[in-house]
Amino acid sequence: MKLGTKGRYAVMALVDLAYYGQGKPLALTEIAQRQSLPISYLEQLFLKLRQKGFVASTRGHLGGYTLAREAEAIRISEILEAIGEPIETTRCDKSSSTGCLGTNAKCLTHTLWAGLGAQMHQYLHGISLADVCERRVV
Amino acid sequence: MKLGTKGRYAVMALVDLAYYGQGKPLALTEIAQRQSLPISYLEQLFLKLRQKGFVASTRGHLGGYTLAREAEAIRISEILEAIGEPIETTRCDKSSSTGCLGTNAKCLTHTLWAGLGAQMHQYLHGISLADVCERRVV
DNA sequence: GAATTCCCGACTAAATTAGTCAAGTATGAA
DNA sequence: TTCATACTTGACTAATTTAGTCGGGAATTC
Repeated sequence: MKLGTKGRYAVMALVDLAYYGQGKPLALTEIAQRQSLPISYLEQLFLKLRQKGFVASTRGHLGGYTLAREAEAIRISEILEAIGEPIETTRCDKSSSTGCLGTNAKCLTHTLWAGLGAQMHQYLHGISLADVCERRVV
Repeated sequence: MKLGTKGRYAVMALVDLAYYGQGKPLALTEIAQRQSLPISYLEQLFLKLRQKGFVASTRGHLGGYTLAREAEAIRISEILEAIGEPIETTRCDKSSSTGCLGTNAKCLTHTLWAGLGAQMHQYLHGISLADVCERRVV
């Protein structure tokens, strides 16, 4: 049960962008250097983040990325989902009527895992980019 | 951020053992069949569970495994740790004084991930095998 | 027109996962 | 005793995922 670099880097970079970029575009190279992240990897991540509407890009000299939404309105859970690092605690919830629903003894654990997932999602949904920047995280 | 089969299977098997085995040894083949789990994989897991003192084994005919502790006293978090599926949300907490502690702007996200890990651990520590068996999980 | 920066797809080495397989040891029942 | 059952253990492996790299292109500004 570990958090991969994709999700970690994406959040680090967006926090950096919210923290240091005040309306003005920040170049990816700058973010990458400050956070010690591989730039070509970051490019991949920001491609998705732009397509999903989290950031906007400016090309050319003095270009870079800006937040497309208010930092207060971006939840950590959204970022992880957008980047392709979803929270998967169960395996049998393929929305088919067949398969376990935690109703029989065989799948007593279903509700356990579902509860864990809900717990995680609730936590990450309750925290915004702005919260992280302003150290309002417990 | 996904839960692997190791942790899932281990908990499923222990719940089965607590649920169906009333003091008497349950053979691994029986558990494996009921839960549709690969038996040779379960063997690996029970090796660790025995070494860590969660189950006791009886060899030979009519042998099998029994819980070595009360089902009320076994926390889900312990099982995951014993089996080698720990909760890892951070990467820079190698207990060295060097490295990030969430104190500088570079690692603003540290407390975020640490908080997530704490949240997960708290949830899984608050639930025992007996809770799962008796459907006391929210 | 040159430098900078984003854009995008293809590729890959290494690690992890999710097991299998084979050979043994201990025990109880017939 | 002998046989079937069941745990014990280590070695091995195919497939997937992770964590990136690489190369070329397109837009923008100085």
